[in-house]
Amino acid sequence: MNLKELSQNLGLSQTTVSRALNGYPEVSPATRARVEEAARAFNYRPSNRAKGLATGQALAIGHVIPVSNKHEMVNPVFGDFIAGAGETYSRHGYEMILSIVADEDEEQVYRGLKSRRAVDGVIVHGPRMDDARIALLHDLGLPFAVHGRASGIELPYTWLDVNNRSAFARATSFLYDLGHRRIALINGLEMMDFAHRRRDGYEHALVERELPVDPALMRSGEMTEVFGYRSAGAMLDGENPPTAILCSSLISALGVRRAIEERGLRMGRNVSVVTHDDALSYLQNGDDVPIFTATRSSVREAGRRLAAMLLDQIAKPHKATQHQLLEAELMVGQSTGPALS
Amino acid sequence: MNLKELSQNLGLSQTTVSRALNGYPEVSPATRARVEEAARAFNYRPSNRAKGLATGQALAIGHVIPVSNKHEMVNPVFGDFIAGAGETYSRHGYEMILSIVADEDEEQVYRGLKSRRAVDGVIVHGPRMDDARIALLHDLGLPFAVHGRASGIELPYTWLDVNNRSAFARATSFLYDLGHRRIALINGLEMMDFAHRRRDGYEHALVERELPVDPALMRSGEMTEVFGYRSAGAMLDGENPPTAILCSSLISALGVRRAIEERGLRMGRNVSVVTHDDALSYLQNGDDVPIFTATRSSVREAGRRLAAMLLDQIAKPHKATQHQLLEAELMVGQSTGPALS
DNA sequence: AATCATGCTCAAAGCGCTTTGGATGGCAAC
DNA sequence: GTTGCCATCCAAAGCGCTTTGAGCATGATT
Repeated sequence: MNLKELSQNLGLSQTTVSRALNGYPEVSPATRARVEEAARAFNYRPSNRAKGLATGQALAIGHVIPVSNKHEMVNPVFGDFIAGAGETYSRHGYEMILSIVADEDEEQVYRGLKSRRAVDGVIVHGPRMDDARIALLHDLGLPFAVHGRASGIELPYTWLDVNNRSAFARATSFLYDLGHRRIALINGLEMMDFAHRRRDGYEHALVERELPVDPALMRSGEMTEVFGYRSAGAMLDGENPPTAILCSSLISALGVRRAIEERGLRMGRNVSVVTHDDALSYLQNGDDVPIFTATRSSVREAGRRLAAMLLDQIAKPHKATQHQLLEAELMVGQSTGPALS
Repeated sequence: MNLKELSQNLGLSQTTVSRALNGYPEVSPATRARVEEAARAFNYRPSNRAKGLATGQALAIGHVIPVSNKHEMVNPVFGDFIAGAGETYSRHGYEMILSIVADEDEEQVYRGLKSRRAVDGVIVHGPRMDDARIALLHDLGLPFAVHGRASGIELPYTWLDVNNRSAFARATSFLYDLGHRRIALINGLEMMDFAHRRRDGYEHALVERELPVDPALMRSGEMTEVFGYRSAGAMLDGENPPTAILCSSLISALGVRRAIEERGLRMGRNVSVVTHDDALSYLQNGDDVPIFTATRSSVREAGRRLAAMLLDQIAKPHKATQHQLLEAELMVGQSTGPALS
């Protein structure tokens, strides 16, 4: 069923039917009701494609997911973020189109999205330090919003980020206050902006308390379980091991716990652990009492909000860029305790 | 830059340019080269929308992701599956469009996808027992392929599945052969077809070895870490606890391990664990030596293949439906050992 | 020299929608 | 009885592409 058929069926012109359906005023209430009724009866829905051609809009938002080509790793955070964004899109009649792409092909994908007029805007995932994508999108004139920020970029752009710096500074201070003096950091890849900021917060808190910044207590890598396990294991086996570990992801934290317990130590007693927790739906940090003390911020909520910000920007192109900085909650769980003396 | 401008630029008609770009034979090699060169220079890409209108194709595949509305849980498997499917799509010039949808709205989403002519086909995720979606898509005449199968459905349809039944039967036998006689099953929601099949394999193996099927040793629920933890904890605390546990997901298995170790027991010694492992990129089961003995099958590879099957079916509508049954590998890790007598 | 393929190119229609710029008719006001 | 003004409705153009059905050289064949 298309517009033509529907309008013939009703004995009206396509114009009138289109207007009735799109809420234009120059249609009598009676006619509008009749049209709406018929549309429902025939299960008519305008073709997105044709509508887009006619209006110049795509009614779609692109998400370009970079896949680290080294480990083919898809950021586990991504599923929940997408779920949040999807809620916003479907409420606004937008489609979400996804491109999974190896790092090195990203630029081509953005250009393609633009020149094929496939989307009205894009969400940038996993911004890196000095991320080149921002300037690229700027130049292309493709509206975009960034999940995170990119240090070193001067251009204005719309973003939503967790206050990683303050979260990790607070976590470090929290451990300090419990008496810990050797606090390790198991971080994400430091080319990623969020990892950089977390490290920054961590170091800042150490320096503020006149603790040394010890490279032997810092690791960075892709945040898998195994990475957490290995990093923690190596540090615990080293001379002068840490009494507390700050970890950038709940998944790595599971590996950290494995390393701790494998050594006959108890997490929360011999070694304290604080982790960041993205509140992923399938990986809850315990229920009533959290397993891990954690800096917590829902990535799903982030998806909802950032999508809304992007749609808003598309609707009002001349509005200034928007920013949201979410503070993570510091939730105390069973994985931390006073430093043993 | 659009076709019209490009062809004017070249002093050719739109027809010729279009044909040159789409590889039709009736264009001289010289002209074709010239056209291709210009297209590259101007970074011209045909508008998907217009192309779709003209050809009647959408050049897009829909993925409808059901989100259990109870727990807002997004299946963690989904990210890797999508990544695999995305590889196939981008190789074939298809777009992937994603709809995140609460269970009860699913039917409307499929109908909408069809009537808006937004996609050429869809992938069905997470089939349930007697899944109504299959009949619906059949009736709608929308090509589709199922990741998994739906018991109780008679209609022919294209699917790709892991042989869950045989995998769990083998895992059960493996534990039996190690001397275990009380083997528990921590399974996914049994409305999900895969969970049903796994249970079937498990029970079948038990019966074959004349072991009782004990409901006290069987749990089913959404496969979170906490679910594994609680289920294992409850069973281990019960009278006559299991000596081995079969688990439906690596994430739940992490919870199982937590429950085991929290009780001062050692996994692989006091309690053996076998889990299914979807080979998720961010949750590798150890590296050289697997942490968990596992039935393993890459969900990313499944995504790649199923997408290819769907595209093939769209290209050849009259071909019979296709099926692929993947056998899981049984990989021995550190989590299993002989039953203590 | 007339005819016929062959190879290359083009104008125009059509895909399903929105939107512009009228047309039509009824009714109140003069 | 005009005029003017709403309130409704419509025909047709246009969005950017593909594709049908022809047209025009060119060189080969009779």
